[in-house]
Amino acid sequence: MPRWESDAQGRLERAALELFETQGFERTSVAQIAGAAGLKERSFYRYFPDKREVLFAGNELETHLVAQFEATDPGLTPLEALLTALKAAEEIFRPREFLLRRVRVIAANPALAERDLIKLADIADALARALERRGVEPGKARFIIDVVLTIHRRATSRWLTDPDASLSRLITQATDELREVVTPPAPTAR
Amino acid sequence: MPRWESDAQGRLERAALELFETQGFERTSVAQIAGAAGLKERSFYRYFPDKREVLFAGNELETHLVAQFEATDPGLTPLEALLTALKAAEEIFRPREFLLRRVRVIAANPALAERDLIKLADIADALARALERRGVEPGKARFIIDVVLTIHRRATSRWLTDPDASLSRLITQATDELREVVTPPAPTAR
DNA sequence: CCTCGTGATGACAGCATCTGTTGTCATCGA
DNA sequence: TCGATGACAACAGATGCTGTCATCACGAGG
Repeated sequence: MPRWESDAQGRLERAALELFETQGFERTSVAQIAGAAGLKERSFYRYFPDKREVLFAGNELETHLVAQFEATDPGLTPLEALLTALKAAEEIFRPREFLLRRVRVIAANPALAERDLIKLADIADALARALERRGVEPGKARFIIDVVLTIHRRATSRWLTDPDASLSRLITQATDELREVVTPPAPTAR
Repeated sequence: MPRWESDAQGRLERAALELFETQGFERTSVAQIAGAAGLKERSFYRYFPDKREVLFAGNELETHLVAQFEATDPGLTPLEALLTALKAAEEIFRPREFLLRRVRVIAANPALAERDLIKLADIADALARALERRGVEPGKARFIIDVVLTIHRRATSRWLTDPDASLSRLITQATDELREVVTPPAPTAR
């Protein structure tokens, strides 16, 4: 019989999400989160470096994306390879219900939105480094990553409001749309 | 003779940049910044809502970009209009020397990098709203903004290392590059 | 010349975040 | 059985940020 309940980190994460939902991020103290998880404030900081990270712990998405990318055919265009990796990452998204709650809480709190942006930037950096490992020049790598993230955002934004569409299909659709936006208007067309 | 030196805000900003450069963001306290500017800690918070904002005060860039955009020919493609606005904003960049110091300090401190990202996101939101005012559907507006920011980042990144190139020229160059990246490889190739 | 409002600042008190350090007590392995 | 380790509590302290009230110069109006 263990001396302490197991999965302290998981309890902290669930308690935090719950509290942030009901009373807001700013109005819930770390001591309160810890208390709800049966721990003391000091223990919270053993699992998370700061209060926000309780919603951002884990690198699964980043490592998964990089791994998927490295597994693609090196003969592909960087853009093609990255889009393939993105499509293959659809399943990583944890229980949709949990994900939506999390997104709402983050969107409602500027401090959390800030952290969210930097996490995305970290993923972008990791992917850019992966591109460089395939011989793409650094500046260009970052550029291609930005293109991919633009496509990805367009696709997931649609996916959030229309869960039935497959992410893979939405990605190719967004790619076509990008091509269209960037193509100089044909003088005759429309 | 005024009771207080003038431009308290400017003194705080300069003192903060100086201190962040020499001893880092985390290791300089608000009281220290205020002291260096001849004020007390409490006065610092009368000018800036928090410690980071001392490097981000002011919306000139955002308002300038939106204004430039609204001034463009409504007959233009959204993308064309935005790129035009971007090119017209080159002059807004304050003394290059100051700008570079600021960029370095921000890049060296995760907390400041976070704030920087959210400021960019704010500009993106403002531009997206401006696009919507021209009748672009919200999701598409955000998409186009992302495209423009991708181009802009590619251009300014080159501009930082090669100050002599005109930003305007770099922007059209990046646009061409984007078109190239997105264009599907000719079916005959490979 | 006096008074009174206004605006900028100081002084103080207080809560919350985050960190360093030390003590306690099960559990595990030799 | 005993020492090491891991998981947590307890405590102290620096710093970020906020609310509130006092202070003092300045300028407008009487």
